[in-house]
Amino acid sequence: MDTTADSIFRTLADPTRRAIFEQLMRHGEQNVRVLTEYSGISQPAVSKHLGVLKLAGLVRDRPDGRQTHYSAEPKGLAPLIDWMGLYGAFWRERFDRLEDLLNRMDQ
Amino acid sequence: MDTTADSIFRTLADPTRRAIFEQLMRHGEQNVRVLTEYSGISQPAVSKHLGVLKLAGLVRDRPDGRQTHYSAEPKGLAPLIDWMGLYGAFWRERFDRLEDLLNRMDQ
DNA sequence: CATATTCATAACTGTAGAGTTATTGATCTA
DNA sequence: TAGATCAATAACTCTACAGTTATGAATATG
Repeated sequence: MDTTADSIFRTLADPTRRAIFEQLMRHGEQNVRVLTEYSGISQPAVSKHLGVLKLAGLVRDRPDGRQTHYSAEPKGLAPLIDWMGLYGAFWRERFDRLEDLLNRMDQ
Repeated sequence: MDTTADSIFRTLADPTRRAIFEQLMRHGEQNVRVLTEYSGISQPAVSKHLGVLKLAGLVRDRPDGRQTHYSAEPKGLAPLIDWMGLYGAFWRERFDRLEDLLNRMDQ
């Protein structure tokens, strides 16, 4: 499973795939047939998208007889948060320095 | 300018483009020649990436004679934060901190 | 003025990947 | 058991786009 920021970005860059992820986020576990009905694309296309999402750690699957139920994995977004957090720290540091400078000038 | 979540995701999905953005984040304003030297790709390719980043609101340009200086636009990440924020309390706390920081950096 | 530098645009190529249909394996049901 | 349903895979097509080289427009420098 590839859960790097790169994988997350590439996976969520596709609007159809993002829509599937959002659907699972909002409405909980769904099987492939239901997801296909809502997506407006073919079942194999949906299955492929689900495979990519799973590889990126954004969904989990639960096989049950001839059906496969998929659900969102919110924690899968963590690498995205971390990536932004890197720059969060950077901004924080810069801001603190600027603030420090301004405080000195006030005196 | 297209600053939807879709545009941000598509723009940052490319690793070269993300590297350019990170470079600008870490080292501040840079002109095209310098960015080209570090990127390992041709100058026209870099210019094209910068055009895409600019369209997505992630960088700003400052023409100066025959040079064009580019700098990162941290606020451009806001749509990404908004998109993740849709999914509620799970990440709320971390989002709020990031968002607050972004707002402060914007002045 | 002549030459060099810097960046953007045009035109093109090659490839990744999103979609399709066809098919298979597996499981449910009448 | 026979037929129907469900999901995954294979094989294919088509398009978007990341890269290239060539060139032009603008500005700097000698």
